[in-house]
Amino acid sequence: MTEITKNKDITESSAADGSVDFGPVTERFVVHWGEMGTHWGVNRSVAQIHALLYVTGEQLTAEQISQTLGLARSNVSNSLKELLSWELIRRVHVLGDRRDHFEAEGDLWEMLMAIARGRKKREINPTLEVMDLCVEEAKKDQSVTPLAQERIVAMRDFMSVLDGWYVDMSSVPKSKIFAMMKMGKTIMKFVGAGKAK
Amino acid sequence: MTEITKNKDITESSAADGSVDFGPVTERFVVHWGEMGTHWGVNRSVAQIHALLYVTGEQLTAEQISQTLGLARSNVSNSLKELLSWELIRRVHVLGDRRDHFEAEGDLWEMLMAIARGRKKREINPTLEVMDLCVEEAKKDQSVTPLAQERIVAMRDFMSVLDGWYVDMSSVPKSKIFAMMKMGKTIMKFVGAGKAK
DNA sequence: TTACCATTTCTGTTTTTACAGAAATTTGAG
DNA sequence: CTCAAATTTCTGTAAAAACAGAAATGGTAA
Repeated sequence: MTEITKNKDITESSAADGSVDFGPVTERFVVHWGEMGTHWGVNRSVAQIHALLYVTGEQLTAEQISQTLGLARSNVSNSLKELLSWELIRRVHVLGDRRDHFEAEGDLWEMLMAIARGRKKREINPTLEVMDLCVEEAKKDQSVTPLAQERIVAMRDFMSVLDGWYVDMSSVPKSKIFAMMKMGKTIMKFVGAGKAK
Repeated sequence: MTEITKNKDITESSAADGSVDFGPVTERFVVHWGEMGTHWGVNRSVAQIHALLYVTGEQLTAEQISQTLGLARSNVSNSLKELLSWELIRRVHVLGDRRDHFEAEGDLWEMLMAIARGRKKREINPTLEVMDLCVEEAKKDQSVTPLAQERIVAMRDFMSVLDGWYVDMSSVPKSKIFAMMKMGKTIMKFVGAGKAK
């Protein structure tokens, strides 16, 4: 038990124990990413591991990750499972090594889309179902005031529109999306529609 | 785990204690919204209070909210402060009543924009700063591998593009945004750019 | 100015979540 | 098939967040 209490000093060059090269810059990146995670409902370990795999671009074993970030091996195992389920990392095999290695998706657009897919599946779709159900029930239930009913319907419809837009856009190739974004509001010249409100 | 063990039974009509009309539909809406909050880094009380104010559309006092949702008065006070800081609710005054009343932003687009503004200010902007700093340091630091350097730069640039796009779009009127979304991928006909990948 | 009602701030408790370490299981080389 | 390495699952603990109730502050009306 020679380890320091937490997150042991990771600002060191790679050592014989299998931990990974880790300068102050990389550390800052990883730590900040972990911090961000907590503000978006992602736990710190998961976010840090993802950041480490992304920023190094290397194929690491669970053990290496555990050593590098100072996390328990079991914690790393569960976090990797989580990241795999989001399709944010891949399992890869290295010739002559029995252990699993992991690498992060390197394309940031793919990464963003993976997150969007995951959020939609886990949270948006179930919420849409609940909204539909609420709309259904609200019609029958006399105790729901007209205003409340109106607002529930508005929420359901609003979410449907956003969701539909996402579904449409998710099949458009990255390059076109970027081209559109670079255009900024110029793209709005092409939509005839309304003026204000 | 049948849940609903807490939050005392709120499926009752308004009572003399000042709590608010609250049918099973409204309850479901509020409870689900609270649950969603926890998955997005928003605490349950805050999300529930926001949902209650939105769905009823009424102007409620802190006391009423406290009674209706079964939360401590102090908790409600802090949660309202949080919601005010996000500009998701407003303080309003009712003639002849000394107490503060609160109402939610009813326009869902405005609500979404308020959330976007808040997230940008609290999380995106600081993250962009850290990314810039990392890019800066990475150039000087020899221990940062070329690949790591490349990835840090890519992340910074990617976030800048998304952020810039948001800034552009945030000044476009709601109706135009909706018109564009309704067009779906048809809008992409207008961008010349690339083919794939 | 006083007295009271409303609100906020503070402090301690409860609940939840994250995490470590041990035990169990799986996997694959020989 | 056997054994050991690797991984996952399980269980208890530690850390963090949410929350309640009490105390303090602020603000308004008489």
